[in-house]
Amino acid sequence: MSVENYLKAILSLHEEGKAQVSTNELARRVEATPASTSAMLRKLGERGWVKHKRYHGVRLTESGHAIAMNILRRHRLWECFLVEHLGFDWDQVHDLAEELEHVDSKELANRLDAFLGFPKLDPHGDPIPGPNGRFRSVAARTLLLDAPRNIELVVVGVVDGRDAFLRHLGVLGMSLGTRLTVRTRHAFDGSLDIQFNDEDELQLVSPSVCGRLWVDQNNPEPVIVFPDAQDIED
Amino acid sequence: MSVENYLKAILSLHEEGKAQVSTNELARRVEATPASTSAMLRKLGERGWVKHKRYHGVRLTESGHAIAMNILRRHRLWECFLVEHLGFDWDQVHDLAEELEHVDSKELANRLDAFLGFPKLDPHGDPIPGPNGRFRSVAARTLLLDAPRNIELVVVGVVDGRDAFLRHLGVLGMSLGTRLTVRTRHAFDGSLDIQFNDEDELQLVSPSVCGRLWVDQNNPEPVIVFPDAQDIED
DNA sequence: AAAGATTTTTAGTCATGACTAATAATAAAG
DNA sequence: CTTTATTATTAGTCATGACTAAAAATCTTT
Repeated sequence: MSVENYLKAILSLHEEGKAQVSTNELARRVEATPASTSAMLRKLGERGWVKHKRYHGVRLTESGHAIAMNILRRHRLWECFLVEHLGFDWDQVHDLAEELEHVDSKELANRLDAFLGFPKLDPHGDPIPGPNGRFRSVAARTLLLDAPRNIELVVVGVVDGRDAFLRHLGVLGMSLGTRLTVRTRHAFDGSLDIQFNDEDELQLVSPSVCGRLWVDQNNPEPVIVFPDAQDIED
Repeated sequence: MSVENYLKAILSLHEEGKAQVSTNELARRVEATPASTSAMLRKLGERGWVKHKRYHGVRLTESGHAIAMNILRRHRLWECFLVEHLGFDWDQVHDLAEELEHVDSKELANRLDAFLGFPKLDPHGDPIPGPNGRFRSVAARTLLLDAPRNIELVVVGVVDGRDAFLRHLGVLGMSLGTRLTVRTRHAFDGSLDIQFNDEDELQLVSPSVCGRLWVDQNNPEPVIVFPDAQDIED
């Protein structure tokens, strides 16, 4: 169970764009000391769920990724259930889902999924992995304003072709084909924190711009690829 | 979490009529060795959840009983959900409910309860404790055939007043006012294992008899009373 | 009431997963 | 290029909850 929490945390850091996860950052995420985290990483490595080169961070292997995606799937399905059927607010459900997700049953997840009508997004707008451990393809061509978080998107069109808008896009460094990922959605004004390509810095984009851009899912496969290198070297 | 399992097991043994639970029997129930069980009983005693006199068995205190009833409540609510909404068979849900029950949230249990329509019985016919930790009063005057298990009932009437039937009741040792508890329901023919008063032996009663007897819940309070004796003595 | 059988408890280990304190490796700065 | 700061790892503990083997208490027989 603790193992699952670590795998899930590593996945979420991968999803935030970090291909290599540092011990300290992971420790912060799971709310443990770096020492505990270090010990856990050794174990995860031994079990083949992460590649861990000492002092150089960690990365999920394919099998570790599959496990983590499964937990994420269960987490987000439960969040849907709690909000849609039990009437919780979307900001109350995280901790409960955190516990429910550890009930490990494919059958349960699949039936819950069906019961919920195979949702693609959870109440926070995060995509829900399907039974195969991959994110479901999102409807083609959504407005950037309505797009899910943490999925790589590509700009495929503009609603408003006026020169002024297109020039403004140029200033933002965007054009057709620009790859980007929604990281944060600011509820009060609808503006978004956007990550471009694989840059690290986030950029705030106004809702008026987001409402005029068509985007599509760039890649239905997990963003992180696993060259599955050699064994752990020291 | 392991603690919860022990408390729940002690409760279920109490419900089966054992006012005092032996270490061996408890060990069998939780699938642990008597040694492990002994250690756990010491801890449960220290925390005030059981009265444990060495070599003389164990009994829930009021606070322990409340905790166990809460777990039982969550267990049975989840079983309802799994069967009624996710389409599981009633004989598949126990193990899943066993895990879900440990998600400890009053709010969650209450909302689930409401979502299910405040059911009185779980899919196995066992009564579901309400938010106050007591079994809900069962509808007055049900046929014994339809009565819930593990609740003390009292015979309040007969459907068929013919001499032959009344004589047969006499042979079985039953009459108006007889206190009894349904322990097992045999699905294939509808016959019941009945425990009379506080006798230990079960008696098989045919469905034709059960279908002609009106029963009512004898006592809405928990069956086991806690004189809450002195501290643990050696 | 003593002998043997049964039940229960203690003693001693082990695995998991957390922690602190101390050490080692890498990265940054002078 | 060496010192310092940061980051990561090891070493040593602790709590939980399981186990086996051995000892103690209770129950059953005779």
